[in-house]
Amino acid sequence: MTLISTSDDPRDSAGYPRKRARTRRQLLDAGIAAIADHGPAALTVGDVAGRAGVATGTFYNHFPSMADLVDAVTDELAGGVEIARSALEQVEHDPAARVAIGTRQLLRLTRADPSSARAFVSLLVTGTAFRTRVRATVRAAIDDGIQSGRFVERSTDVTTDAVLGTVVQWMRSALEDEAGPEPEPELLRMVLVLVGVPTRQIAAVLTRLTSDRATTT
Amino acid sequence: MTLISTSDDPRDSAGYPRKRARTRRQLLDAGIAAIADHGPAALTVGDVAGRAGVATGTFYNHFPSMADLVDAVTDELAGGVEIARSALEQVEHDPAARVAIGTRQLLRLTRADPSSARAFVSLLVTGTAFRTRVRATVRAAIDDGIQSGRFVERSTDVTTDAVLGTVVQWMRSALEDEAGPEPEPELLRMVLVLVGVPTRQIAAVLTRLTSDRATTT
Amino acid sequence: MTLISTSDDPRDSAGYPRKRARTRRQLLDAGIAAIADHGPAALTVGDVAGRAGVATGTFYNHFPSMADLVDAVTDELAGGVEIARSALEQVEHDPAARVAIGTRQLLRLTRADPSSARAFVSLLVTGTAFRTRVRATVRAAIDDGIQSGRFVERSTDVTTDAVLGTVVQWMRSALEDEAGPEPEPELLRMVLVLVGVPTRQIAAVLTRLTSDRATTT
Amino acid sequence: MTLISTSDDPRDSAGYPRKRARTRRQLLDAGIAAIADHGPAALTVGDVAGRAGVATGTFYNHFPSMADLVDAVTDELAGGVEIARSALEQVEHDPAARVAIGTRQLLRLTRADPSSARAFVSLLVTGTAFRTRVRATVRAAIDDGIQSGRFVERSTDVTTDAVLGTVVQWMRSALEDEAGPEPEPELLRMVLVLVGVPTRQIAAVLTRLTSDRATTT
DNA sequence: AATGAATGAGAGTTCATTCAT
DNA sequence: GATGAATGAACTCTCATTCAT
Repeated sequence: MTLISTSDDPRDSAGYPRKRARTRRQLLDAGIAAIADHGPAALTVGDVAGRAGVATGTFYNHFPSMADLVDAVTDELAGGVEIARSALEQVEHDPAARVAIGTRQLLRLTRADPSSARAFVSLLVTGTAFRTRVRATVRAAIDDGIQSGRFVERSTDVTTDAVLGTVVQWMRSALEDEAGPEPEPELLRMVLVLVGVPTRQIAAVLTRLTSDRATTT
Repeated sequence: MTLISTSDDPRDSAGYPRKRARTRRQLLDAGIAAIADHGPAALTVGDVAGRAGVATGTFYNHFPSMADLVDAVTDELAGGVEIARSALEQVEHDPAARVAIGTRQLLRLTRADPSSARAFVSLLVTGTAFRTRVRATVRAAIDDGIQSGRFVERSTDVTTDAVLGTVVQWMRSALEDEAGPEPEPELLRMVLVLVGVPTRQIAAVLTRLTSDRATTT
Repeated sequence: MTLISTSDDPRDSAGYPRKRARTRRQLLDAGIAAIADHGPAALTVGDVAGRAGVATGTFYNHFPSMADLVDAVTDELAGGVEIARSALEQVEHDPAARVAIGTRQLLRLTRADPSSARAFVSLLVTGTAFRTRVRATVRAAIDDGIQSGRFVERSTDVTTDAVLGTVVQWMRSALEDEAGPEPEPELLRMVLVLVGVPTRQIAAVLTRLTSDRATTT
Repeated sequence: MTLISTSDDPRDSAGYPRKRARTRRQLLDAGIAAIADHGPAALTVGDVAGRAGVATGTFYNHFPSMADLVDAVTDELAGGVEIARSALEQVEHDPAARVAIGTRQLLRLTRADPSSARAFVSLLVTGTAFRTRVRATVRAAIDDGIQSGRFVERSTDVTTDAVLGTVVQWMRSALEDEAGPEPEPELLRMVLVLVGVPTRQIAAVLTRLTSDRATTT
């Protein structure tokens, strides 16, 4: 998963992992797992430190308080989304395809890394800051399509909320029901409708997507 | 607002308010207000009792624990949604119109009673039980339309998530930006598209809505 | 000991001790004892609550934090000193005798209630607020004597510090050596010299003191 | 200031500063500054090490624990007082003048090096060991005067406490009010009265002091 | 020696819950 | 029933101390 990268594994010049940086990463990962399980509001330092395999005091060598860890995770995940969008811009020129691919990345993350997906959803529904950044990214993707004339113009605010809400609710449902089906094409089609891709062009976008090596990621 | 009723004001046979029932109601209302402000996870008995104007000990004469109050509020709000749908079934025969009216009720609640709306959103994104019941209600409304042949059939699961997510995200945005515009028609149109009302019929549904006394509520 | 009263033992109209007030008093007394043992800076809530025989949480029903308990004790002890001076003014007209009696009260407190005396010394050498108030009281007593013409005028600041320091250091020495002698007359004479009572009058003041029923207190 | 020397700046045989000794000195100086600011009870290893410009681990290469640093500072300052008295004995034969000069040194220290003065006061009012040694030194100075017949005999215990208390309280007042006046002569006179120098000789002692090159130090 | 990350015991504080009045 | 003081478990945060580098 490149959408949300949590595997820096920093090493110094000699190739040995640097202790301090590694502990920080363990705490961030533990924070993501804990947010996935309890939401960002219910975290305890003891729980996060325990998951990271360090003493509670160690936590405070890296973050002044729990809120700062949550901020760091927020930043990392929101940054991951933004980076993913930038990367997509380099690779794919059709805004409609970009929306579809980005959506698909989230759907796949949900199955491939439920813990990160859970954290993603949890932050999105709870944290104002995180929602604001992700929403802005989605909105930018939609504006792209409108400006290029690819999407029919509508109230961008409403469209953005609709896309965001649709994907998040689907993720919640999928996370609750692990054995559920894979209604990927259905959802992608719906998102493309929402952003304003003309109906008759949707099939083409989706077709190209499935036959494409850009599928990767 | 009939969607979410919080004003039982119970009276005994002689017409006098009954004390115990009134205290319970005060606690429920205080709970809703507190959930609106802090979310269901951050409630404290002291806060709720204080808002209700009673001592903390009194709380426990009505609810065995904080969780039970949250359950009761959940039940009340989810029940309100279900009752609203039933009521709508009596009055309005077109499933598409019912969806539109129900959606409009939520949009109006957002402006008319932001505190209840906030509690609604908060419970929806946090509480599994609440989301399950509301989702089932939305789903039933969509199934209605499909069964009557009014809606084009699609994956109901995905459609349900899309409708729910779209409305909730719009509510969040609206609650964050009190001075925001009123994109009601835009949103209603989008919801009707999502549930599968054929495009050419949407305008008619909306037109009838605005010219109608059923508008009330 | 009326200088520092810690025995309010509040009772309600029916003659029963009131619970809340009694707990508060227990905490104050425990605070005085703890200050006597460790000084105001080293108090712990657990220690004070333990001495008072209550749970740590109970502490916070009465004081927002340790600092507030210390403030309350400071206030009570400083107030006791101020009240003692007022009371003395009613009873004794000679400013020199008032100084001598007040000093003697502190000396006797040291023997009669070492714990309170220790707290008194501890607050005086550590707490700025307490020292300021006690110093002002001492200074007022000296100014009285100067204004009445009974004391030879000198730099009041220096005199005040000298009286205060002399008494406090004597108290410290006495508290360290419980078995020590009772150099009361010697110390009283020295204090009278410091405040500026003419040498030849000192003996008279002291004589009247010992033969007097005003001795009480 | 020779009363409290903190500038050893140790060098090895070749004239180069020795690293270990220099670090130790930095820690001692940092300890004095920290005691001046917070009192000996509130020191933290991190604060002291930080002031000294070394890592916390380094602290433990020089002192087994915080208490040992405080002891070392106590020892150094108390030793400084004792050395000052010895030095004075070599230079000045009149015990009364020695008392006056010693007192004056403290008064001047208060103005010239408030930080050290604050540490001095702080240790004196808090630390039993420090007070005991300083008190013994003062007492010895007074005994000198009595044995030489220069001072009128009184209870030495009471006199010692009076001198110590007077000077310390004056220092506290002076440290609180930096802009305060310089009541040096007044205070010196009072101390000479306290130790028992006959009234008519006091002026002579003070006069000689001000006209003297022994003034230095 | 010096460094600074890790440790874990201990202190402050909050808050759900109980219970005597 | 209503009250609110008391309780104590759970949590956050600090800091002396250790130890690998």
